[in-house]
Amino acid sequence: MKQTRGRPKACDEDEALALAMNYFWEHGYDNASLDKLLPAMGIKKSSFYHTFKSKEELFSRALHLYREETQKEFIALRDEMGAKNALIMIVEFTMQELQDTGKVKGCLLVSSGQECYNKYPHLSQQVGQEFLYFLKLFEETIQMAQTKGEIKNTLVAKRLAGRYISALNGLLVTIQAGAPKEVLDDLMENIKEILE
Amino acid sequence: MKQTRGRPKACDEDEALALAMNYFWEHGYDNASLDKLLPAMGIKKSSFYHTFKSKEELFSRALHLYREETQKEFIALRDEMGAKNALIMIVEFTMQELQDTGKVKGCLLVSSGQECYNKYPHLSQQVGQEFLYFLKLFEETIQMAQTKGEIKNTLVAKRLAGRYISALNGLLVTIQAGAPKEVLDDLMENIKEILE
DNA sequence: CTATTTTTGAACTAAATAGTACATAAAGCC
DNA sequence: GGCTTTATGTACTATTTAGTTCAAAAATAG
Repeated sequence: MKQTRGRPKACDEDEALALAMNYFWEHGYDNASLDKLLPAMGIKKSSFYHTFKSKEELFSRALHLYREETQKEFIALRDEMGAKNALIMIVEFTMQELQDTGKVKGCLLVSSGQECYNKYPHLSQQVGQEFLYFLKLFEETIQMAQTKGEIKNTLVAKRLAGRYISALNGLLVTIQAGAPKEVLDDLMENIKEILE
Repeated sequence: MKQTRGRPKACDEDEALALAMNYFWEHGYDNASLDKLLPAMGIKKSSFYHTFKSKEELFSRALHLYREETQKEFIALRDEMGAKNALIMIVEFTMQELQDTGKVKGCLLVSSGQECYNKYPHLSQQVGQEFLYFLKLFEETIQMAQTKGEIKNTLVAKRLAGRYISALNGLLVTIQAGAPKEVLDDLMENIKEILE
């Protein structure tokens, strides 16, 4: 990278953004105050406002990064273990996380969708857009699984994708509402049935 | 009611609580600042702190009231139109609300579950308790519908109740994530299939 | 070396937050 | 009527919030 004039940046913008994304993911948007967020990002306030325009702008970029990264990871998983298995793996990772840590981070888009719904129309709109990419990715994945015969259900892939993603969101919300384990185990089984 | 000594209350505690519950339902807990909440409740700050211990205590009572009221309304609906129809009606009310207002208020317990999950462990725990009452109510309702033959599915009512409530939550979250109408319509159909 | 450009550190600001203090108002009791 | 008790209105407080200001630091260009 070409070195320009002026004092060189001490902070790595991409790294700071990635750290912010993780902090938002764990704590939500409003609950991630700058006083807590900045130490987590490893930068000081002046550098922050010099690099990012505002907290809202940072969050917007974090949402975008989250979508890109998560999709990249999912595609890697799909390449590795096949379409249907990858879809099932998402559910199993979630249940494993719950068992290991007693909580789930869930999906940044889903929790942001809830948090921004009444308060930040602009962010809420962006959540909607990013969400469509997940729908498309899952549709494409289910299509692959149907073609390979991994999924027998002949319902059009788009509809199955909607059902899958909604069942996944339902599971996450039901976990966070504090439902007992037996209910959650049944929901997991139910999601797998969508993919039969 | 017996009049005690001292200046009589100008505000009706039950009414103020009901108004608070509705405001929380529409705006969430954190987003309902006292400065906005108090006018909505129709009382002044001094009366508020005299009547309710704190904002958290008020919210806790609002959660409780929400559960009681919502269940009462559901049971009335069930008495009026039968178990299965009442379960379907919840979904249709939601879709109608979306069509009429462009938004959904959703379920106070579900959104509070999300909001309190990382921030207010005590409230989060209460959400979990109240949530169990809904599970039980739906289980009982599905049991009724099975007995009457309205629901043919022989899966044990408790499991169907979990699936129903999770599908409902999935629908709400998917709405708030901004999914397109065709996806939502299919989810509605999917919920009805659970009750076949 | 000096001027210019960009980044950073520390202190500050304005607004919003939940909650308090205290005097005053309005009732019953004797 | 005066004393006690309870409710209310006004003003205040301490903390937290996102965001700004401005001088000092650190690099390059000439």
